[in-house]
Amino acid sequence: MATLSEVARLAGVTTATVSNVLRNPGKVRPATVARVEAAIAQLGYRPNLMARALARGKSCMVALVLPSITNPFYPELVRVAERVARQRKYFLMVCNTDEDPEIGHAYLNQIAGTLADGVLVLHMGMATEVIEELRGRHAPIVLASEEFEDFSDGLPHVIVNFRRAGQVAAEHLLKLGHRKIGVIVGRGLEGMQHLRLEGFKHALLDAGVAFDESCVQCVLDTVPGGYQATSSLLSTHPDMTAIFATNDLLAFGASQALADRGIRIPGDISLIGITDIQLAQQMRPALTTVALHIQEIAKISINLLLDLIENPGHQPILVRAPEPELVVRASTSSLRRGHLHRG
Amino acid sequence: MATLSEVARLAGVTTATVSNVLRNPGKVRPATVARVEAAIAQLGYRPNLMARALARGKSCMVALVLPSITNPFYPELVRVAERVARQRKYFLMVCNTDEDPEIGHAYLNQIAGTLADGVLVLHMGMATEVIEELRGRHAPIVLASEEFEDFSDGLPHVIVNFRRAGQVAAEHLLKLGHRKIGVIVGRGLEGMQHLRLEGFKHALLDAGVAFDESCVQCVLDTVPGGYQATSSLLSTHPDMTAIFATNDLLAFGASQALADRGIRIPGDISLIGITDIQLAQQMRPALTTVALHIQEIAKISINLLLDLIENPGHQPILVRAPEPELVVRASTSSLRRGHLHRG
DNA sequence: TTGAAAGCGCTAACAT
DNA sequence: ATGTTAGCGCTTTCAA
Repeated sequence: MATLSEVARLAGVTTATVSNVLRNPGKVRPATVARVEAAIAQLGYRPNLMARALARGKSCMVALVLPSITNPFYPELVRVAERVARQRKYFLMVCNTDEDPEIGHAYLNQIAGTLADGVLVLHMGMATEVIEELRGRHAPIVLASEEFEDFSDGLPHVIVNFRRAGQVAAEHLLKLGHRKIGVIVGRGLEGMQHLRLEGFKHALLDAGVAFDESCVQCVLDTVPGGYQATSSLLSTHPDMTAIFATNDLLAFGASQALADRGIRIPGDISLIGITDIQLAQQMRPALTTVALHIQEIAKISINLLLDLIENPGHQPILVRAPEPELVVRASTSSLRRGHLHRG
Repeated sequence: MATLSEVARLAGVTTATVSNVLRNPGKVRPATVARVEAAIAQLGYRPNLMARALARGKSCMVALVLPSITNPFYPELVRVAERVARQRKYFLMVCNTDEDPEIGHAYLNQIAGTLADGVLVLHMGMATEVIEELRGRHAPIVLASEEFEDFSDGLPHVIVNFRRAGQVAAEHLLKLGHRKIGVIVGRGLEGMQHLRLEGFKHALLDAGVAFDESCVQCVLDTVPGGYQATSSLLSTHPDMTAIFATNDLLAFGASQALADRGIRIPGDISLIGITDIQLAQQMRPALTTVALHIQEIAKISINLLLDLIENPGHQPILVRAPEPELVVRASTSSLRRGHLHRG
């Protein structure tokens, strides 16, 4: 692998000139530029990004730490974040923790400030001790999509109004006349999606509808999780007329469980999720859900991080993602009088 | 951010000793180790991975370049590859090209050998000129899951027998009695999945069944692609009794198109895919498919790459992934005499 | 067992 | 417009 000085020697100039040709071509005489470029081409030279990063004190690399790469929410977000990063001349390094706090911690510890200029942490349900440790680090860290609301003196943060999302879902079902609603709440290893549940409960209370805790199933935030939760709900609450899942992935699992029992959606049971991943519109029946606007979250988060990297000193900052929005599709319908239930 | 020399100063030793404490603690007197470790803790020192990489000529980072992060095949593969990489003390940097050859080329050019110790390139349908350019690079590059069979003097390569996968799918449908089969072939911007199609054709010819080119729809390798292709096939070939999709994602789209028209699977039309992504078993009816063994491909590919990095000089190497395997689920059934077709 | 010193490949003043 | 020089933070012989 050719180096800068080899190029310089071949072109009969010094490394400084070659470096200038690479980044400030205007400052170099055209004839010299040509000679240097010829040498670069001849040697197949490409700058060593490690050396450049060391010298400049900037790697132009940002890390994106997320809990589960196979949960489609994250790839959809990664795609947008990477595009924005690329446009702003940064590499995006995706770090999957597989829901393991140890791994997440290790990534943060090893990478932040030493390999990456900044880190975007998604939905990790970080423990407060970790937050404490992260503060005062040199490298900017942005948290996004966390399932809590206590932002006191924390890190820069992109806030998603999960509580509101749960509320919107509940209001939709209530409006359709549903009262007996099964609830499936997702959780990772670092905690459950309780804000969405609280928003849901809140809307019920507001409407004067009693909330039955026994209607809540808390399961891993996966398709099989949704499937199992639905099976349980069907046996314990055969009279429910709707299911609220805190995540589209769970709702997808629920729809399979219902399909396997010949229960029709929404004829027998209405189904609503949260997030609006691509799968939601691809399911049949297409899923009514509360959109979190994944692309917007991605753009806002990565831009905040890059802004902080390029213009430090303003931390911490809170930014709000767009409000969750109801997307009505085919999986919910109004509870008709005489709603017939399968035995 | 504390540096090595600050730690050394605080501990009253030189940087060499601190470095030794970090990587060869056996070579340092316990009392010194303790002093150094105290200094490290006190300063919150963490090694700068950029500097280390420069000094050692090794970044312990590998890049994984893939065409479409939102295609679930890749996240499933990434997850395993990252786990293996982590166990072998490497960071995995995921680079999504969004099917853009330019972006893929840029990644390879910028990263291989300058940031990453090696690159694993998935399914990019690389043009031969790119391959040529890549050969003779210092950094190892492994190609996996490419949709071609011409491996003459190329790069290290993990071979997936796509041709065989197509053949297995065809044999299954033929055995069930199907003769009029619609075919949906996926493509990215860099080419179509023609090996799978050829394997399929081959099996038909072997069985003495004529192959009708007009039954082939070539579309983007996405859920909507499968949906559209199916709609077309239904209008041009209303008498088909089965659909073969070269990818589970397309099959999923097909199943939605059929569902929207009230066409039952497999009662009216049987459906088979290739890959066996998680979605295949989660669909209803669950999808009969030809498993490519994603996890195995991931393990083999990343291990080959890391082996090459740690033990260079053996390139090129060809490794075969496990043979594709039929997974029978609920989306295919035998063509009964008097198979009734919707009008 | 520890220290001294050179160097990884590049950048960025500063000097010419 | 180009050259000189001093690092960036770490590793690694080689000496002591």
